[in-house]
Amino acid sequence: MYDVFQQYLDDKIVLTPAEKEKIRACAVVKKLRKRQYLLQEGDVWKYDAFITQGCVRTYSIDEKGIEHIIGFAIENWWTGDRESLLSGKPSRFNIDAIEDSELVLFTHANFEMLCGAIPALNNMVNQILQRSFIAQQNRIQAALSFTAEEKYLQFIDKYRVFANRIPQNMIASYLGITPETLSRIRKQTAKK
Amino acid sequence: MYDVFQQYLDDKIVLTPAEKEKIRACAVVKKLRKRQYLLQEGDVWKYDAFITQGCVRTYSIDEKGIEHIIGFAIENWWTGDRESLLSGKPSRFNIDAIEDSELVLFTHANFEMLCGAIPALNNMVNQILQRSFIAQQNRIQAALSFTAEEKYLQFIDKYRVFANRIPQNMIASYLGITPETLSRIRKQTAKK
DNA sequence: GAAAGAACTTGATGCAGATCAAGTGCAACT
DNA sequence: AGTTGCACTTGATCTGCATCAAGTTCTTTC
Repeated sequence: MYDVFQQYLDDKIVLTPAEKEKIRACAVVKKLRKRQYLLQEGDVWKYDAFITQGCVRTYSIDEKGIEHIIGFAIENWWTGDRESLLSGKPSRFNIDAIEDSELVLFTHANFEMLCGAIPALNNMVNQILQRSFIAQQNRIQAALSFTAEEKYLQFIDKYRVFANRIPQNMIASYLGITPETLSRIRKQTAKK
Repeated sequence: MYDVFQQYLDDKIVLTPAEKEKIRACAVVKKLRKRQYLLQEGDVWKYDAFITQGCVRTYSIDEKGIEHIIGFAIENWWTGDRESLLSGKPSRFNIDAIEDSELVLFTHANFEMLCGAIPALNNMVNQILQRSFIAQQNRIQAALSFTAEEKYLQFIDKYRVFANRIPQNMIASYLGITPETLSRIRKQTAKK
């Protein structure tokens, strides 16, 4: 399903046929079964990964063995661990598939090369980073200011696309609350 | 104190005298008194701002009138509201000085122009953004996984430079706890 | 299609941290 | 030097959410 990625690029930037071909030549398509790892804690992450189909989550596991979900990504989003990528250190995170999924992978070295050669691509990547930064800032603000219920309602509102595909216990983890609390919140809010 | 900014640039990238001059020509030095606003909620932020001296905070105010501190910045850091900058919408944040401070301001249009003309500068900016992204991700993880005490200890450890300059009530707000709780945590941990 | 295992719900109980309240100490302004 | 106001502390009480426990239902697997 490289087409999905090609379509994504076409929506964002204009490329010459030669540039398209150059990018395609670096891409590797990868399939993931539900629950399969894309990245395991301790491994070094060296890619740029675009999801063409499906849904993945990034999470850490604390000393008590509890999973904390840092983020979700679905088709037309990027995923990976920037910290490990930049530092070259083993990742503190896991990434695995919530559904059977398909991705397009670039080794980071290749991707850097492509960005160097194709300014439009480089700009696109920077824009994405800017937006991710803003999204994270908003999440921090929500975590500081909101109650469990407010955080859930904001999540549903903002990420309607996710809400039906992702199990509630994972949404709870993402919001920093327990599955029990989320269940009760849903019961409450359904009444209204 | 433009020198501080020049020094910062020299530490990070190599520039020709002509480039240095070009950058300098766009810079505006601005002083802020303690408690003075750099940005007020509702205004549109249009700058890139580098702190040469002092300390500022970025915060929002909720419906109950409670301040939630999103971030701090001291000399040799950048500050501003990327969301307002990119979207052109009024800012939801305030930025004000914790100490008397001095900054170097660029209008974003000028700064973009400089980045377009000077690839090394553009790269530097991207690197900074990458690092901020990673720092935010870690903060989200901490907020999800840690108790109040753990968050405080991690903060002290990670931002020792800040810890002595920033009032405790602001640190508490940054960590998402009350000043009373922070006071008690400090009492506890001092014993050990 | 039976069995095992996730995902979700519901109830009872506990506790970390919030809230409310009443100070003390200290720096800034007149 | 006195006053105002902010930063910080300490104690008493309250509460939102976690934890523990025991089900029910839905999904995967062989």
